[in-house]
Amino acid sequence: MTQENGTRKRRGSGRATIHDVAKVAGVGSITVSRYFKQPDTVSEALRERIRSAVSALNYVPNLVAGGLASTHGRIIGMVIPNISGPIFANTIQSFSDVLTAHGYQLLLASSYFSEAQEERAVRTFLGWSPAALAVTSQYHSKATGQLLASANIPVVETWDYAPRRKHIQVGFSHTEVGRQAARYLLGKGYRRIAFVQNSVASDESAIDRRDGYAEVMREHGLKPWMFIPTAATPFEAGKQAMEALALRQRGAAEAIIFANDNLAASAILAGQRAGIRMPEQCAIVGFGDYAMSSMLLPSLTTIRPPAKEIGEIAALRILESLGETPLSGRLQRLNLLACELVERESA
Amino acid sequence: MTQENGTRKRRGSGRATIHDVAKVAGVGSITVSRYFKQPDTVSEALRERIRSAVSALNYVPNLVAGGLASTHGRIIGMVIPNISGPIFANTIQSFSDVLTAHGYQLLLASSYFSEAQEERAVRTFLGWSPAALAVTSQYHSKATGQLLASANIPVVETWDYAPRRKHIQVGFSHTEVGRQAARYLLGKGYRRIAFVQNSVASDESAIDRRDGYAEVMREHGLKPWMFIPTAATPFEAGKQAMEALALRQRGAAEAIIFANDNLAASAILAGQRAGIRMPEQCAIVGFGDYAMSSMLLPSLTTIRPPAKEIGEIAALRILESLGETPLSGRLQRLNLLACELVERESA
DNA sequence: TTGTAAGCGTTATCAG
DNA sequence: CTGATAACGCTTACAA
Repeated sequence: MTQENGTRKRRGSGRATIHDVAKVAGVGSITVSRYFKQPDTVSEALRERIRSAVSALNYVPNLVAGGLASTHGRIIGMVIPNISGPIFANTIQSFSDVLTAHGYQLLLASSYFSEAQEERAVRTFLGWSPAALAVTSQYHSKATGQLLASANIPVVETWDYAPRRKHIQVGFSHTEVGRQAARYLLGKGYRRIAFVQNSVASDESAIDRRDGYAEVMREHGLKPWMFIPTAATPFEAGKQAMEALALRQRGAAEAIIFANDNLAASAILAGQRAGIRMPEQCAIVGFGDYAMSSMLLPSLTTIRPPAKEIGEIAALRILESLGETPLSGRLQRLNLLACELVERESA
Repeated sequence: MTQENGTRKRRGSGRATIHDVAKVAGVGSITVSRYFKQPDTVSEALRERIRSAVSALNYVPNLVAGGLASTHGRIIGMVIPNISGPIFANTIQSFSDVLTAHGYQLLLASSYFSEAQEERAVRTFLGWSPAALAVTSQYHSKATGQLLASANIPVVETWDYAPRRKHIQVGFSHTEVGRQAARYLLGKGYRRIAFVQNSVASDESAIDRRDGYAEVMREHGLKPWMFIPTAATPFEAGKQAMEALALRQRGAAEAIIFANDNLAASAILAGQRAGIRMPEQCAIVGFGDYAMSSMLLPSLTTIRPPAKEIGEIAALRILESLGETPLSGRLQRLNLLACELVERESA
């Protein structure tokens, strides 16, 4: 590679380095480094010279080199079941926004509720010497657990909250969500209440919700009634559940709790088509409060997870662990958040 | 820092390095490097020894160091207006999935349709020596343009397609989308057709859609009728547009094209509440085909952008530019994609 | 307040 | 097929 000055370089990106800036500014390169990291420790005179050199050369600090030298880069990895689902995007967004404001960058990967994929993602992230890691839920493969434990960096588990975990947790109790839904329906007088599980079997958190439901049912002397759809898509699965539970001749469900709003929404559409009056004939409760949920007919009563808050607080907790002083003043907030039951027409 | 073997190290992460592996395996470190990069060039005997050393030490290659040494890391940055919106998530997801399958990692930042934020994100990304960069739309600040031009790496502009751009483009013509909607409604016999702009004024692509609409209207000797909501939220804006355009006593709109499905959906809800029969009294066309759109009453006729394909093809184009051999066989696909008009009940 | 020297953990280069 | 050596661009440690 031939450079502008005519010399040859064997390697290098061709971009201006901190040394180039230092040379132009007539200072040592470490002073340029300080100019960026701790401007206060550099005299105003030098600062000015460095400033102009930086803009003359259009210098962009090489964060890779910086990360290597300091052994802790400003990258934070996040593994999330999926990006495009309506649930997690808000968490990613707020997580990323808070981190970006503090000069950290988000490295993202999705697991699709697969422990193997999660493990692969965590392993790769670790190769980037991240400053911290965020994962979803408390359920990981054994290897992932070891990886996280030996990483020696802050780890946050989001979207869940369980006692006695060694990592920081920011989320809520899925079991409690299941209880909440069941209690709500029982309070309304329903007794024949069914629970429809997620068509994605490896969604462990959905199983926790189911368990909370079952617990409350038993407390009330009622038998839990679980339905596991066999259909592949949530859309088909919701319809299937509706046909099996609400459209039967005898002993139809008076109320159904769905593992998520996707299932509930397709159930409402199926019910509508079949002429079922909701909630009179069959009440419906979902989980997630997706954007569509308020627009259905009947609008969907559902439990709203604090998705945005989770991302925000998770980021703040990480920043604290990293010794940063977060800009936002919301530090008092707890890590265990509550879900709000949004009462609409369907139940 | 005191290490396990009792020696002291001044720096370092404490994790096993390639040298540790080499020592345990009894080979040179460069051979370990080759074991990972080009296994074929290492003899089976050494491969076996390295393999066991790697697992014994639980070695994870340090990608930061690798990126520095090779001057092109395996990171790819993407700037997208927002993560949590229903539109872009699918693009991010498929983009990330393809890249991950090829050993690249996605670094994500959102611009919120702000050129300043986009510029900041691009600048930071460049500091990570990314292998490539993806941005949204053809509209950038001047500085961003220079940054991208001088980056010397593949740059993809997504979600747009315009002639004579220097970067790779993967997307569709927003102007054509505007034309498509207008022609569809004109073909149905509507004449008093209005266009409702995005409440986010800096959404340049939405302005292109409007221009396409206006162009077709003029071709048909009709006067374009633009409405700019003043309300801050899309929900309010859609309602406001409906009141201004469809609920007026005289000269109400026969059909309305909305800049996106969020606006259209809230318009449908407002219309429903006001007792407007859609499409008889007023037809509605959206853009985006969000998940909710098929569930509205009436279900929303809208134009579906190929979000997932955009991410996928953008990733494939980048891999090609990088000299990788993409796993998927979809290389024949064009970069200029079509949007499908999804005909439902509202128009 | 500023500078010098020595890494950080990997890969490109060149030599065997 | 294997290895020694010198970068990559920055920051830590120490010195002035």
